[in-house]
Amino acid sequence: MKKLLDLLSEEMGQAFAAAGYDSNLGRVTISNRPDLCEYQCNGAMAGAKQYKKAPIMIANEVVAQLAESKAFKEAVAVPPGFLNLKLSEEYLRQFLTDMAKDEKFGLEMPKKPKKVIIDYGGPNVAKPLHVGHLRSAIIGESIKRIVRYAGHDIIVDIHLGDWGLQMGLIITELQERQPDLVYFDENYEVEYPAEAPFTITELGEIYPTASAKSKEDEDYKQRALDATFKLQSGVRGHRALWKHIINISIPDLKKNYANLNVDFELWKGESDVHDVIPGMAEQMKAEGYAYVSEGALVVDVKEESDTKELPPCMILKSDGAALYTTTDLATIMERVKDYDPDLMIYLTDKRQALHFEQVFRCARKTKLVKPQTEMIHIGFGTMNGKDGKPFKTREGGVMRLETLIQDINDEMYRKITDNRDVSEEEARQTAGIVALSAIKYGDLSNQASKDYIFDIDKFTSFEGDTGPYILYTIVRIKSILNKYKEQGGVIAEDGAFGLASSDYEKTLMLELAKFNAMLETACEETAPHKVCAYIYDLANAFNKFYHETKILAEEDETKKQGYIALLVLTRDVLETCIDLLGFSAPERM
RNA sequence: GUGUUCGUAGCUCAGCUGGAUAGAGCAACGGCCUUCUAAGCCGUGGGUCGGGGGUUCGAAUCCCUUCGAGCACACCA
Repeated sequence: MKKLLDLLSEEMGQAFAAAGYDSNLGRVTISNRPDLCEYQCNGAMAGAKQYKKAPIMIANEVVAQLAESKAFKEAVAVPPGFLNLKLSEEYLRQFLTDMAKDEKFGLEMPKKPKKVIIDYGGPNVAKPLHVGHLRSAIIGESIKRIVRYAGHDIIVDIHLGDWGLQMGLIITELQERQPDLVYFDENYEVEYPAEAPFTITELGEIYPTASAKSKEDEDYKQRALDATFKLQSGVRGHRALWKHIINISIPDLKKNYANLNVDFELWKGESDVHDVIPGMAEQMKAEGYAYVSEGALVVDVKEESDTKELPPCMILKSDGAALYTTTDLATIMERVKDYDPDLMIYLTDKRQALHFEQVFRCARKTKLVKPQTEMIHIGFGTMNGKDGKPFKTREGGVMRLETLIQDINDEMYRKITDNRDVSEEEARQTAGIVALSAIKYGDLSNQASKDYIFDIDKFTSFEGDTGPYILYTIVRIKSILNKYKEQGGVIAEDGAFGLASSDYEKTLMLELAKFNAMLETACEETAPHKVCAYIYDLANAFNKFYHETKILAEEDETKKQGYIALLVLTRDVLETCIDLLGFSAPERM
């Protein structure tokens, strides 16, 4: 189904053509002066120079051609040459009727769906999730849902950090604490114990300790590097310990992500490409892309047109070990082999922008990917505290994600039980749903690339432009529809939309009609915040309409049916959108 | 130093493929609940869109310049 603005632009283009002007001038946009009109076209001014004519004259000639228009009930030329337009109520009614019948509310499916791989989450095993992981999970999950809804074939890989120095650090710290473990006994030849010599809680504390020590103690760091090397070269005891770390961590990660309503198809990690790295490096060398520089194997990724210095892409360190870059390249190679994607999306902190530029260029240069394969990096900003500095707990430490979510849940629970009389169970459940909407909407409504202030007070107070406001609107609609059914009303399959009879009603209808265009843009630009902005406008339009209109008390049955159809569509669009953002609405709140 | 992102109301942010009077939310102040959920609605005050120059009939938006802030710049991830 075509977008409303395209339909209107076509009609306007025909009017321009009929008046003897270029039809491309007929581009119709949403009015920025809603007090004057609903839509506008500035083509007369744009064409003034080309036709050496006063814009107002062109505008007048175009207006004359629109006399018979079905789409516009009003078209006026205003100096210096604006075309101010109002949509016909009948045209709008028809548009919404078609939209409501369509499974995707008028969103056109791509002729050739893309195969997309998205890489987000990226948690490290053995490190508890902290607030820094929140954005990746929230934004990534939403982009996945949006791209999938738009009709593309998308696969998600969590891309675990389960290899490299961090694992060496953990093993080193374990050895420090429990030097007598059989895993460190080189003469131990029988099978290792099935039970891990640590718990998830200990694990969560071991890494920060080890990391801190390695920064102060050169000898300790050396041992960690050594342990990393042993792990990567396949020393039995180290591998066995590593396996324990993975086995303990993954269920914990799954649980935490499930709480956020986030899930992944693939749980691959950096370790999965370990075996293909030597071959990849050899090939890059053999094909003449990679050479040894200062002892390390590198690939130049500078280009003629560069205005900046771009360091070469390092494939192997001088000690022969792999790096972050190496695993990312090998992962690209494997993904191409396994899935042959058209597009690969990476979602990480924006500080990694240079890294991905190097990786992408290197992958292209060494022909790991086909020339037409797209690779994009979406870098998101830092989550800062109210002081504008990276978010910390009151004590100054890194806040665990679980703690943060629990705090917000508790605050929501307190508010819910303050306001209404509800059962403990329902209150807890609702609190969870509302809290998630607060966290996710709070994040997604900001542009991903910008840093944003994570203000707990703001998020738990849910007035204004917040997730709970959106949920509240949905709950209101559901409540009215339920009452309607209780009164014996039947909600028709194909809603019988009416002609807008008030400004509030028309504004709501116009807002609904924007859905397909909005979603197309949000998908193209991988911009969940556009969905947020849209549902905020839609919820606003609905609440205004609600306050001005007695819905169930309406005596004119046809009119009432029209209202009901409008409510149903508003609810469906809102619920579809919040699902794309990764949260849901309760029945009551 | 090089590159990069950004600077819009007291605070947090939209708007940026150029259009008319720059918008929200929070905070402040004032209204609206015997009537479909007041987590809502209506209203008031609040701005040299960092500064300067340019392109244009028209600039928060494009270009140049300048000031300020964040971030990144081969053997961490």
